[in-house]
Amino acid sequence: MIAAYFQNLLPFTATELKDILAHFEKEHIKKNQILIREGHVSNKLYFVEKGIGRSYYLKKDGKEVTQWFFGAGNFMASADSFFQQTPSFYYLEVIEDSIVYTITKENLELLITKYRKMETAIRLLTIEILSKFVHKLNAIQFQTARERYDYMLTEFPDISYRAPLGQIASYLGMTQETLSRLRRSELS
Amino acid sequence: MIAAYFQNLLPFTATELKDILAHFEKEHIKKNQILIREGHVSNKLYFVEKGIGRSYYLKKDGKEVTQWFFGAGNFMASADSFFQQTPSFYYLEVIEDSIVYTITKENLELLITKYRKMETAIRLLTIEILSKFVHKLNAIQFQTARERYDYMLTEFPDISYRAPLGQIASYLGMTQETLSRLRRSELS
DNA sequence: CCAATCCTTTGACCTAAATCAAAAAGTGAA
DNA sequence: TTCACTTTTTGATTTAGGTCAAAGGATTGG
Repeated sequence: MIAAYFQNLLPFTATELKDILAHFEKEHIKKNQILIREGHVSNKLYFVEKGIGRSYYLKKDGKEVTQWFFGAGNFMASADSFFQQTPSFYYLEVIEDSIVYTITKENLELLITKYRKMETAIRLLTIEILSKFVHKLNAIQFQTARERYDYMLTEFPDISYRAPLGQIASYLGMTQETLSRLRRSELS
Repeated sequence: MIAAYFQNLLPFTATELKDILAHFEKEHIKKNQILIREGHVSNKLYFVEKGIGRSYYLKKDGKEVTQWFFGAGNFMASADSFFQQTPSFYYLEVIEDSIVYTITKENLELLITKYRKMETAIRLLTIEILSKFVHKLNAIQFQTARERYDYMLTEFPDISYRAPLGQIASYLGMTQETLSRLRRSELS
């Protein structure tokens, strides 16, 4: 799955791919395990093979706000912390028992130095992440609660029914009560 | 100014910088001139030397929604359109008489092929843009109108007083009436 | 299998900000 | 300088969605 992801970004040879994948480690992670905490510098990039990850932060009043969901087949990271090596603004956790592939910053740098194509791949990856964020920003701004939920359903159809309602609500910038009422009216 | 920007991303030599800058063209652009229209594939990356640019899109009801402001000293683009060569979702225009440096996609690719460092620089640039977007998303989501305006004042102190109120309001996801009232209460 | 905890739903009420409307202030071209 | 047009302000009213409170449901570990 991760091999396909790279192939889709750029045509790597089988040998290159094999070497690249050798720098990743497979990990089984239990539900609710936290991968990165706020204030820490993230040293790992994750690829979700199975399960769901999410990033969130705490508001001053202690409430969690989901910033992003990472479904199977996607890279997951506290992007600015990992790539810029700055303290993370977010927590990263998995919300289901998951299987991920991880690579350390050092190993990624090694690969980038070794393969020019790898640098290009990472560049394309960050652009892809960027355009997803932009898409969310547009979907959230100026839209009604109902339209924001529709965006969720099209962008994350599976996660919409597997993540707890409160986490989805905060991702969409609404209260869980509002989302609950929306869902009820959905089935009419 | 553009040279300083690159130097700040990565240490280029004077010769490299000179060659890189030779691939840019200086342009004077009149207020309200549109640089890219919705649906077109953007072929140029801009660096704002003087003036202000902004990106916006039209809602179904025809109202403009400002997506981003680009102050002097920043790169400006319809990022996903330029980097992924897809139809732009946005319009790009300048809201003051401006001076910009432009580079075509082809010339940028040339530079990237020629200088490994250039690819790294562009990678760092996209990460920087990404983290600014993430920052806005957090500032907008779950914040009151007043807090969103405070974000505007810290993120774009100069633009806050040079862009028309309606453009700022839509950037922040509120109506112009609300922003006008906020400003009034500001000066107390 | 049951208690304890967590998650979701429902109801009543309230408030921030939207909408609608119109006046006032600014800007620019002839 | 004036007229037409755009932008901003102000006021009155409405409403989507938030807050508060409590009751149902669903999980989980002992």
